[in-house]
Amino acid sequence: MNGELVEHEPDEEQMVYSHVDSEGNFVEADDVYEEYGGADEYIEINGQFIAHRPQSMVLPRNNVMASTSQAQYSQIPRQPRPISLPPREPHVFAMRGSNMFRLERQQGTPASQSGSVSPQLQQSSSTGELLSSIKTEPDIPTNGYASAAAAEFMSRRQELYAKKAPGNKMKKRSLPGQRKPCNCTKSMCLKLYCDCFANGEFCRDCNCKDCHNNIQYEDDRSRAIKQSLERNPNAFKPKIGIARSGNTDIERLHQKGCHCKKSGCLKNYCECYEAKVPCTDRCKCKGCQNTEMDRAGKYKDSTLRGASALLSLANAATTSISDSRPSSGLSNNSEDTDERDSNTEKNPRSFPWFYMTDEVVEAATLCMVAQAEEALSSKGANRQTEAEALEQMEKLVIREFGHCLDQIIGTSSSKDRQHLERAFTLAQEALDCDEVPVGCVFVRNGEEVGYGRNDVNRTRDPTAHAEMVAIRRMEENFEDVELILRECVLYVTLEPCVMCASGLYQLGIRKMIYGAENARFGGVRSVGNAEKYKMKDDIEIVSGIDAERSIQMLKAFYDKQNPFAPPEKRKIKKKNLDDTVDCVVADEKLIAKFCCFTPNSTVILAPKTAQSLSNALRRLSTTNYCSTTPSSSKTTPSIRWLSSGGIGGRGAKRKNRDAMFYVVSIGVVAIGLTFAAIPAYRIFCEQTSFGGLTQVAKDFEKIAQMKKVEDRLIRVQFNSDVPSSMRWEFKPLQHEIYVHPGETALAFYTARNPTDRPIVGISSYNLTPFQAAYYFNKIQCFCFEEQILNPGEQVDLPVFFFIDPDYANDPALEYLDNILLSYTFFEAKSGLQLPSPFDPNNRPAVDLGKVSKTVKEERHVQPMPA
DNA sequence: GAGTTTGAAACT
DNA sequence: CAGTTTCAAACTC
Repeated sequence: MNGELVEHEPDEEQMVYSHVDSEGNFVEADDVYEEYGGADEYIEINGQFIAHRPQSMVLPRNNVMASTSQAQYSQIPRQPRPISLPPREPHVFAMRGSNMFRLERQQGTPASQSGSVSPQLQQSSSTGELLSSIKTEPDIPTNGYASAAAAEFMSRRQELYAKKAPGNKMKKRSLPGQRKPCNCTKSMCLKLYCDCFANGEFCRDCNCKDCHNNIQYEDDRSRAIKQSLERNPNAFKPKIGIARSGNTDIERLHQKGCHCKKSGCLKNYCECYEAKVPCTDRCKCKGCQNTEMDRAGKYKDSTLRGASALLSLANAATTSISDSRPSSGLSNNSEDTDERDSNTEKNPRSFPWFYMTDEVVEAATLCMVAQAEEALSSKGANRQTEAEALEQMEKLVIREFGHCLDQIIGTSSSKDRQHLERAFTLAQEALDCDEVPVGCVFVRNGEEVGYGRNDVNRTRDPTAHAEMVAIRRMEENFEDVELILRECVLYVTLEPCVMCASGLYQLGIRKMIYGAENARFGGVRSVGNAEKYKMKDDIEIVSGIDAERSIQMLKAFYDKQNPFAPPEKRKIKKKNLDDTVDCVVADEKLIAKFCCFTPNSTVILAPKTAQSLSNALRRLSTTNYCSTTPSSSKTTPSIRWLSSGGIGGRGAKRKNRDAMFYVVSIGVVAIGLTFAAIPAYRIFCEQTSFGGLTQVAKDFEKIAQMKKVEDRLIRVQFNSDVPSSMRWEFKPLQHEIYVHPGETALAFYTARNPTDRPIVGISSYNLTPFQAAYYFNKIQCFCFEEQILNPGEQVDLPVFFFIDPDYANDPALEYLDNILLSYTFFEAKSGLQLPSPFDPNNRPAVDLGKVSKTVKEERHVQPMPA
């Protein structure tokens, strides 16, 4: 049994730290769950309803990402509907410490096609034995369930719900655990009357008429959402929230309260009753009989309630089997010291995770039932009293529970450990090759089907990340990679970046287990998540496994410095320069990159200018006036120009030199200004947002800490354009996004090159109104660099942005809640030389209106490259 | 399945 | 905020 379990206090350990809020605090999983939609299935145990989570615990961990696009509205909380039957689909359960949660629907349903045991379990001898012991009727088809009885039960349920009413058009009904179809007739499913709409979902398989709650009516839906939010900003928040009673008990209560008049709050008309929560003083109901006292009376005989029951069971199980403790799950360190244990306990994020499919849960349950039956049957033989027999039975059941958990935990962790170790080996290989150390493996049914490590530097391919390399390798080996990926688990040492994560979501990866989080570029949780990519089907995500090891590898890489890293972009500070220095010509790269002014009026010039200046000075100067000194840079010498004392010399000859010197200086400054003009203008525009240029966000710490302004919701619309000469198809993937100031958002454009030649595109952008551009910050954008598209290639181009919280404080923007972001893609042509305006052949004729055809034809214009 | 009851949402 | 209307779910037969 796992060590952590033994030491848990049931009442204190009801919380699972699975989320970090905007202030960096851990938030209880239940809190988070309610915040993001609440459970929509509940299991009743002794009158207490335990959330049975059909959705993933894959929740946005970092409030850095929390925008509210249309797609995300579809993820907005749903009203809980208590359903007492277990779901049909197999699910993955996760255990963290003493808490057990269902994580999410496992894609691909019954894992086993041939018998009662999932392939994962078949590989486990111990669990296999466990299952074989309960497989009592091997000849009866079990359809993937652990027992024939379970299969039969499920089958009957299906029949029951699929029963068609004779002579009538069958109305679509929901299976327990599934979303309920709506029956709206008049609201077009665009009002909160419609449950689908209220739950933030599209209507699917509903009985509604003239439904507009679907992708075809995206605009209408978007308007309706906005309208609902204007009316009530909490319209899409869950009605049933969490309140604490004392230190331990967690209760769900209706936030707004009901207003029932006739039902006595004892029918499902009452929202409180329907949600199985007592009415509170927030309710305005009349003749209410749904008070806490009423409910307590109903369940007065219960000794164990709710989550406490489960936790007590789990803890009892741990204490009954205290002698077998596997090493801490996925931990790399086999020597688990006491100190480590105590730390682990203090930091719930470091708890190991374990996984159970529905089949395993079912099997474990049946094992416990078998134990109970055995205990009862032995009652007579041992001549026990009723109480003694029950006590004995309880002990045996609990012990069996512990055994089951022990076997499951031991098995799943060692497998995961093995695959992750392989990923780290690949990462080490990358590190040895001077690549960013990231490695990954794709595992299907316990077998490695793909592997990869970062190969960016060698291939000069910025997309050659470990995951992409692995997928490309898989494409060579398998015909239908997408099909395989849907059944794959990815083990990777570092959180996949936005690109890889987005791709993996698109390809339908089933599960990801990764080491360190990638706070700046991580596309799984750090800066992106499934919702952001408009992915409705959650995938299972486990992070922070061997994070420290992953980080150490990255540190090792950056410590030895990346030989392929681009040139230093930071401005070089003047060091040890004489006060008398007027002008410094620095190295070429710096000049090329930063043609701008430094605080002391030091002019940094373009390389050719610098060379000219250097030559001129050589011609002019004597050793008294100019000297060359070795630069701090090893590659390019800089020239130090001494002015003090040397200039303003002695005699006519020196005066002439001075005059020439000043003339040259003015010329140099003028040329410098010319070179500096374009970047300076750009810097000016960026700083002032003149012309709608937006800001580029670089202070990631500030972004992580900024707080969103709840009472302002800004509509950001997206526009795209391509000139007629550019043959790309370029458009935004969403027309608009609603975002609060201080909240990050991710939008996508899509570009396709339908031609049969590669085209390099470069985009320009513009934001209107200009005043808003000052507050519009791009964290990452495809416009930052050129994009190349091969023939027929299509890519999604991300824009990751946020609106500065100060937007809400700007009086000029008080009534401005609409922003339009426009992009235009131009074709970038290397080697293209624009016609020189100084070439007499290119000068227009005097009368512009009467330019002769011959003159036009004779103009010397460089042909455009094909 | 048709009709009725109910209370939340929407509207005035 | 209160009263009325609209709406879809819950309920009854």
